Amino acid sequence: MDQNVFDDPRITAIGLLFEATAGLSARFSAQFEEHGLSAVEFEVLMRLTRSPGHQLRMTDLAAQTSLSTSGVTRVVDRMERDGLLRRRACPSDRRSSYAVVTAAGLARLDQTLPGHVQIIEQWFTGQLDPAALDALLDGLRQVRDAVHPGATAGSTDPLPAGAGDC
Amino acid sequence: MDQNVFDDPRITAIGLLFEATAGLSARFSAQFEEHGLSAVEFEVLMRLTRSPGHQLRMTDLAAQTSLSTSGVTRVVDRMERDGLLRRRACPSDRRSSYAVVTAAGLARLDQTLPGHVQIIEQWFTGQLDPAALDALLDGLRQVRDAVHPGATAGSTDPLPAGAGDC
DNA sequence: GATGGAATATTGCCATGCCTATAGTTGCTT
DNA sequence: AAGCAACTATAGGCATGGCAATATTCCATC
Repeated sequence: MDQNVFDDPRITAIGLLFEATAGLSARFSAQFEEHGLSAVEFEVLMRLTRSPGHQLRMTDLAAQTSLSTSGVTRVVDRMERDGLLRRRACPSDRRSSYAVVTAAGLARLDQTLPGHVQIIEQWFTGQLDPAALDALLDGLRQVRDAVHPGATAGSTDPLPAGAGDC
Repeated sequence: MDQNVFDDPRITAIGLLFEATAGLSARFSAQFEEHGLSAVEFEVLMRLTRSPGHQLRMTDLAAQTSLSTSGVTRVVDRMERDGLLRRRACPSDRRSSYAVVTAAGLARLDQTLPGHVQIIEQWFTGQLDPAALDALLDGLRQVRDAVHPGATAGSTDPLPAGAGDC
C-alpha cells in the first residue's frame, strides 16, 4: 500500500466533491427537520409537486428518486399517515396507484422551500462569483450527463411524463 | 405553490450537484461490492490506512467519517469479524481502543483502489478538459471550505492527528 | 378466449445506523 | 482522598430502506 495513493489528484478531487455535498446535505437535513420532514420526504414532495397534477405513479416516483419501489411504498405510507400525500387508484390500470400531493403537502413544501433556497444561496451558489459558479455548474452538468443515473433527487431533468393516461 | 420555483437557478444548481454525486456513488458502490466492501467500509479503510500507524481511536474514526460513534462500533465489529481490522487497547488510556488495519485489510484496499481510481477517471476527472476540471475543483473547494463538515469521506483534509499518545 | 409472461404495488425479512442509556476511566477540584 | 464532571466505547431499542417473494392485473399470442 503506497502512501502516495492518497495524494493522487483523482482521490483528492472525489474527496472534494463528496465533502462539499455532505456538508450541504447536513445543513439541508437540519432545516428539513425544523419543518418535520426528512430529506427523502422533501425529495418526494419536490418530485411530485413538479409533476403534472402533482402526482406520479409509485413506480415512476421510485424511478425519479433515490428509492426502490418498496422504499416508495413505505415513505408514501408515512406521508399519507401525516396527511402530506394521498394514494389515488388509476382507473385505467388497476395495478397502478398514484401518489398525490395534498393541500397540506403543498403548504408544507411552501413553508420549507424559502429556507431551503436560502441555504443553497448561503452555502453554495452565493459562495462563488458568477463566473466561477457557471464554470462549476458546467462541469457538474458534464459529469451528470456522463454518469446519468436516470433521474434522481434534484430534479433538473426534463420530466419523463409518467402521469400518462389517468 | 408557484411552479416557477423549480426553475430557480439555485434549485437547478443543487440538483446538478446531487445528481452528479449520486451517479458516481452508484458506480462506486457497484465496484466496492465486487471486492466485498460497502461504501462505508471503504471509507473506514481509507481513513485508517492514511492515518499514522494505520490506526485511529474509535472516536476519531467517527469524527473523520460519516458515522456516529455507535455506527463506528458496529462497522468495526463487522470488519474485525471479516479480518480487515482489529481492535487494539490503548495502554495509556483504558477508555480508548484503536481500530488497526490488518494485512488483509491493506490487501483488500490494494485490490479495490485501482478500479476505484479508474472509475473516478472515467466518469469524473476524465470527463473534463484540465482547465474545466480545475475550475470545478476550485469551486468545490470553496464550497467545502465554507460548509466544512469537519472531515468526512474523501479525506482531502490534513489529518487532525488522532493517533496521539499510544 | 385461454394462457403465459410482464408489470405493479405491497409485505416479510434483514442489514444498517442513529439516539439514548450505560458502564468503565480519567483527571480536576476541593 | 473523595467526589464529580467529562470522555470513551458499547448495547438496547428504533426507524429506514433494500431484496426477494407474493398477489393482482394487464396484454400479447395462440
